[in-house]
Amino acid sequence: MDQKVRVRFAPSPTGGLHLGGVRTALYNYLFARQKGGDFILRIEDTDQSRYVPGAEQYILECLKWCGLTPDEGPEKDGGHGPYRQSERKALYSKYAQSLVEAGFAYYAFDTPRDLEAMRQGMKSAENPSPQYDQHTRNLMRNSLSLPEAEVQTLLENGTPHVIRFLMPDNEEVVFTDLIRGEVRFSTALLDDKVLLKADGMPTYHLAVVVDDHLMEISHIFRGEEWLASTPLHLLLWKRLGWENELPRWAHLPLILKPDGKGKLSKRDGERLGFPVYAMSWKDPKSGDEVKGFREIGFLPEAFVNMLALLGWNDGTEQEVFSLEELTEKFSIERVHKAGAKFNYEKAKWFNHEHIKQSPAEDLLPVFKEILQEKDVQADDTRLLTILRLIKERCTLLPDLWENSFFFFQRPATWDVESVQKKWTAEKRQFFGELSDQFSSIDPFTAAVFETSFKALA
RNA sequence: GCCGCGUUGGUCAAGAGGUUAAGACGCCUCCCUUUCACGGAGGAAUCACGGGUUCGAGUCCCGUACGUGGUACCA
Repeated sequence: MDQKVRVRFAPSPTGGLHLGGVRTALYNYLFARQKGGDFILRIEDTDQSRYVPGAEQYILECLKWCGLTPDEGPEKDGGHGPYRQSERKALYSKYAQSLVEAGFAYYAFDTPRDLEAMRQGMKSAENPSPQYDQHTRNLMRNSLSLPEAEVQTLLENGTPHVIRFLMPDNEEVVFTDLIRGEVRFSTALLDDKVLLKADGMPTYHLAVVVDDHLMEISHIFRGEEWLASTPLHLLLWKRLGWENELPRWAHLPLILKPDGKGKLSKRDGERLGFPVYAMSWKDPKSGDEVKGFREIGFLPEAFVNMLALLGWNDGTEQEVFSLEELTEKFSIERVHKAGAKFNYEKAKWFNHEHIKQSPAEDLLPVFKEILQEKDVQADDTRLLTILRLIKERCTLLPDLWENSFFFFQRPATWDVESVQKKWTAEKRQFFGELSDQFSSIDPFTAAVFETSFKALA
């Protein structure tokens, strides 16, 4: 029997949900849906110093807006909760302790200053970032280097300490990444990562492994920035005795800056004039607000479609997909290995296509929302007619208004249907009449009006 | 520095030894249009470099270069 597919999206509540984050959630979601599995949301808030109030709620809203509602999460218990790591704090130390007892981890009493001193002291041109590893751990204050009695005393006195993983001296760790194939690392180059922090909170490394196991996660799809720490995670799975329940890993390529180099960041959006967050995010500390794709006028289906195609395609020429189609056609093996530069023009093209393809009925609610802001009233029949005329010329949702406002400025005695009839009947003559009626409106608007009806005639 | 991952037009990309190397975005030209758009028809533009292997390499191997990630009591 194959294990049930269970995947998770595990963001840190540190700010707005960025393009890359949404795409990670999306790939997880698509895979879960396609395999009849579960999609779980887990909040990774183990770093209290980086916690941002409101971020969790924001993440949830983003997922909902995108149509990627989790099957389990802080809002919906699926029997594997709690789904916030801060609420699972008590769980982790047990596992860390068991690793110490088994000789796979040890206590370390070094202060941040000690660590800094070691790094500064050992730093050289050949080794600019010395690690806490087999070469240095005996120089530090830990339960490996200190006499047992002293360790006991330190522990009993409540001396602040962490638990570090004891990285084997020279083992080869090999695993198969679903996207990259076989990847191998030598533990000789890896360091003794902190597992449990002095405040009793686990680090990411301990928490993911414990939680993924407890939550029975079968597949881990996450950003490429985690590839290098996968050997540690794999070792942890084994040392914790879960070797027979290993998940499958797939490391997703990064989304890069359109120009220059590096990962796409919030700054790039501001600099280049496009959103990087799914929805507007207001930093509670600075009060700065950054607009998101939703507020700029993207349809969630288009946003998700665009994201899906950034690093994946189904091998055909099709580019416009609904969420349902994506669910059906997605395959993790076809995800690219290389990072992709984000292209805002192409993103807008996706939105344009989705607006064009949407039935007027689907666009009606958004349209009415926009009209309400403009304080314009009209009955649905007329609105639908207008939508059918203008939607194909709209790229962003606000264009719905830009391309229709003149309909609401015409004399009240005119209705779309009769104007249309008139136009079809006596094209030329009508236009002259139209011009007179619209003498107060700028020529461009009048012309758009004309073209629109002509398209229909 | 070290380790990992990657490299097809400006961008997203198809391609899994033999192709005129798809398609899309953007750009340019033309058509449609009494103006803007939409739409239509064309066009320019690519296999990072160097060695192999092979009758034959974008596709396989090895180097180099470049990019990118990691190297935290952050995730």
